[in-house]
Amino acid sequence: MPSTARTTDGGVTVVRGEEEVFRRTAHLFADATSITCAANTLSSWGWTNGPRVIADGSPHDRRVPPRRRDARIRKVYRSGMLLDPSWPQRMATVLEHPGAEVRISTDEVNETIILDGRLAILAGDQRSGERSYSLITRRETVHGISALFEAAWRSATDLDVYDAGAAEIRRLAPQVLDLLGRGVKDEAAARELGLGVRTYRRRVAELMAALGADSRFQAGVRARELGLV
Amino acid sequence: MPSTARTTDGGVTVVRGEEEVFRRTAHLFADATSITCAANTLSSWGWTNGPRVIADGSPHDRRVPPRRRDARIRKVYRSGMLLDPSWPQRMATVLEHPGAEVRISTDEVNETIILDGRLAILAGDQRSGERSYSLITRRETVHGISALFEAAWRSATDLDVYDAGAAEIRRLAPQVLDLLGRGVKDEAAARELGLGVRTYRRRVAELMAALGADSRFQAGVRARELGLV
DNA sequence: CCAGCCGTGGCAACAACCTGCCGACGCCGC
DNA sequence: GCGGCGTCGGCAGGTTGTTGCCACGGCTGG
Repeated sequence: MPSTARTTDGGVTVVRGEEEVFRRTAHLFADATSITCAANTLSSWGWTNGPRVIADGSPHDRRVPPRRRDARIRKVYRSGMLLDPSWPQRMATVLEHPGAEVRISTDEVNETIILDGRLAILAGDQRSGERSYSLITRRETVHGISALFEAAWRSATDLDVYDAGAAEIRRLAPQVLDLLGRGVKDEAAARELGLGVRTYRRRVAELMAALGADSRFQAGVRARELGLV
Repeated sequence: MPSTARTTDGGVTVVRGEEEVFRRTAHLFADATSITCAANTLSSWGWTNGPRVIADGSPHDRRVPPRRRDARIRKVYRSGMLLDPSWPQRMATVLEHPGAEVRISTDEVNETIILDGRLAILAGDQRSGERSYSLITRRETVHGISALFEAAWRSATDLDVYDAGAAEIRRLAPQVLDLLGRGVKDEAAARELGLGVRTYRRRVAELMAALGADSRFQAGVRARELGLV
């Protein structure tokens, strides 16, 4: 068995590493008329959004797969991602495409790509370095996954709407996260930022909302997951 | 320039990826009489503690470098690591060596290895996948690093001492972390575990102590760093 | 059996955190 | 200017988290 393909049966192929996913599916992106995509972190599906940044000298340079200009592209991102400093740049790349729609979800989304309702790619867990991915072509399964995606899509809010309210928090997020991460008490943290305690807490609350967290502990976990601390 | 070595000047070599560190230094472990090591996570310096577990089929199998049996081995670990389920197994491997001493630090420690006071290996940040490492041979620098390590060593507590108090919390840690990570309130969490609220909070406090965290947010970050959630 | 030890969990006091409310201030657009 | 709008931050009242204290019960070695 080659080391890249792990399992194949009933229209489901499990592979390890996103490079392998890229190799196997890049050609399908070319004439897909509908691409839907859900991601929890900025680095997910990196190769779908432009040339991947690789340490110099690496032989793994890849480019975004070609796409029909009339393709309908829909993406759902987890809200916390807006807090990442490189988010605006990323969005610029995504929105280059004419028909791209982006929505933001407060809940966690399973990392997914669906092409034309015919192929679904599900990200699995990360073991021994490389993440596993399921490539699914079985029609019934793909339909089921599409339905789940549609539900997530409906419950997510449009980027423009969401973005409007999140400008201020984004400016302060790095500092607030730093202070929280250092275990600084609200009192001191507010002073350090030259804010009132009330406002500082407001910022923290907004942050938690953006991270979809119910408690500060959870916020810590999420922030770390997203690499914000 | 080969893609592995990044910088070389004044007795400092910066390389990327622990495999490269292994290749360059494995022979030095063989006749070192003093090995000191500080680690923040269980996966750090994985190759120094036995064959690395790699996905089947990978060509990267490596073995622990041979060592003199009379070598003095000292290791400092961050306390949170004891919470990892695979900690006991890992310790077994480490303690196989006759003169191994292990201490636990509450504070964060910079990941470091020092061989015989002649070579220091410092882990750097993680960029584009592979972590960077500095291999330092310049005598003055290594001495300075040794001094820092000695300070950390003195302030750390012996494993046996530390371990004695941490038996109970280790049993519950996974469940408590899960509850905290789900944002469950203490009240409900205690009920779910069949504990009094007071005791649950005690567990959380112990957990935070083990993680060296001052706030729950910080604990969340640390827990995530250590891959406990 | 008893004394000592330890984990438990209720109570309480306090610190920290969360939020609704509202007045103050600055910034427009009219 | 002036009314609307939005942000700020104090205050208050509530919830949640943190800790010391102590009584209770189980266990153990004498």
